[in-house]
Amino acid sequence: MERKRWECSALPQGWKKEEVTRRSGLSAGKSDVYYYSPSGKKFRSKPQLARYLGNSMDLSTFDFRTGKMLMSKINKNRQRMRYDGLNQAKVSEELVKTMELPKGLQGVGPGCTDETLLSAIASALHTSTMPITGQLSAAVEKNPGVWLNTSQPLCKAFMVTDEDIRKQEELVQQVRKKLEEALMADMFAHVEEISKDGGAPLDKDLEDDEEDDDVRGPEADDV
DNA sequence: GCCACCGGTGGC
DNA sequence: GCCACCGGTGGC
Repeated sequence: MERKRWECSALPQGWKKEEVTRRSGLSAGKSDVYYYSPSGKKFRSKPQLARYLGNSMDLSTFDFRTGKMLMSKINKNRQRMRYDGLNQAKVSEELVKTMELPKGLQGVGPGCTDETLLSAIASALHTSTMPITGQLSAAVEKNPGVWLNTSQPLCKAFMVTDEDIRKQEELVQQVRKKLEEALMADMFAHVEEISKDGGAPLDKDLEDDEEDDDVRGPEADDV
């Protein structure tokens, strides 16, 4: 029990964890944990690791000492989750707002709004690998209890037109842009966090890092 | 000059 | 009181 180094499964391929037991002094018997990047750079704390990995990996549940993702840490993430939740809510809210359902898509049954129709279809997409065709029987309108096809959402049978497809492509472009904006906002929030709890922005670890300072997000023409 | 190693302490 | 994090330095 002195100096062990092995692959760390919680980190990307090639990352190694090392545990070194102190042999002398007041802290003899205690151990230090280090990580080595695939390129061999040594890391001795979680903040240092997080700075290096940036947004490429979520370390919020990562336990530096054990080298594992801890389930118990998930709740500690409320601040971060709430923030992400805000952005997600913002994006999906806008998505629903601009979500104009194709004319050919109509609900079945009483009190069927666009919103319930949308969630019925979304649900069907997630619970079945079958194509979504809607309720093929016209009789379902008259007597839903008898003629309902339970594997299909509560909407009339429909066709997808070229126009529908074109509109959908356009929508995807728009939503991608919204998502990009949300991710950028998140990134800036992170940069702020780092400069807040990291003290002086130019501390030793930053100087040591040989990374280039490319912190640009996705390019405009990537989206 | 580097870095392995232990000390010191702030935050919990 | 513990321990994660990082400072500092002795040995090379």
